[in-house]
Amino acid sequence: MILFGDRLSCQDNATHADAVQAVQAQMPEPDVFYDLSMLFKAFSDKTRVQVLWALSKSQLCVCDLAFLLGKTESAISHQLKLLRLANLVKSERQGKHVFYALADEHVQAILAMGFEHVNE
Amino acid sequence: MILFGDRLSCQDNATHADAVQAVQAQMPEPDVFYDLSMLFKAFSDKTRVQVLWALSKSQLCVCDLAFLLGKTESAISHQLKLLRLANLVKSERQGKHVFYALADEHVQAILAMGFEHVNE
DNA sequence: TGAACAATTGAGCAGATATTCAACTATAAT
DNA sequence: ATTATAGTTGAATATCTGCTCAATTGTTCA
Repeated sequence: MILFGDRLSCQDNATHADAVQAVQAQMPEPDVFYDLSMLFKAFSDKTRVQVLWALSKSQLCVCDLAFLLGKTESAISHQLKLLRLANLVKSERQGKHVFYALADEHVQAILAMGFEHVNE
Repeated sequence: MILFGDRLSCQDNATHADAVQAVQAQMPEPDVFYDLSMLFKAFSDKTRVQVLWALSKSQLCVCDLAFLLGKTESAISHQLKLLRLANLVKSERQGKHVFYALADEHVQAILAMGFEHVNE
């Protein structure tokens, strides 16, 4: 398997070519990285991460979230749609209200990991 | 402490008002959520998450990363600057090359958590 | 049925963002 | 010094994104 045959740069890096080759050999499919970036993108907006945090404490309806975060219901609803499409939250209607909850425990784990990093 | 005095919506939700109040009582400062969203934003681009993954396997120079990911050195350098400003990677010049490495072990932990979720 | 509340949706807009391109700095080698 | 390689930077651009606003749907209650 030719790895560096058509390489256009780093032409004198024989010293660390092994490292590059080792990394390349382990590299997952590009789709995996796309999915991964899409997952983290769901956490990359202040409003969405607040929503996810709030739902990690209790299931809540749209107007509860709008009140808690000081946003319009429309804005929250748009973000919840993204989070639903990303399979991070699930919803259930109870009368006039639609209650949202985290889809699984991974979401909380990712949040916790982030908090740990932010708090130095 | 008046919580619902100036509430504009959810006017008949006395049943779950307790939940809302409990969540509000635990809510961190808005700055914390901003920092958290900025952290995850660094992981929210396919190129950046590939860079971080590659650096979790080995420290690499800019042209190595450009080769591995099929991008220009300029594009990689721009993204590395963002990752440096986010304190997720550190750099060190060795002759003509500038080697990059992950700043700390939290980065790898967050990546691993993400992979776990993506792989169902 | 009609009124009120809760939630969703689509269009549109202002701001953010990833990449390209060209110019530039830094180091090494001849 | 000159040349070549490695890396950075700023401007420009095309795309994306988060919110607002208005209209609409779904549910409850009178």
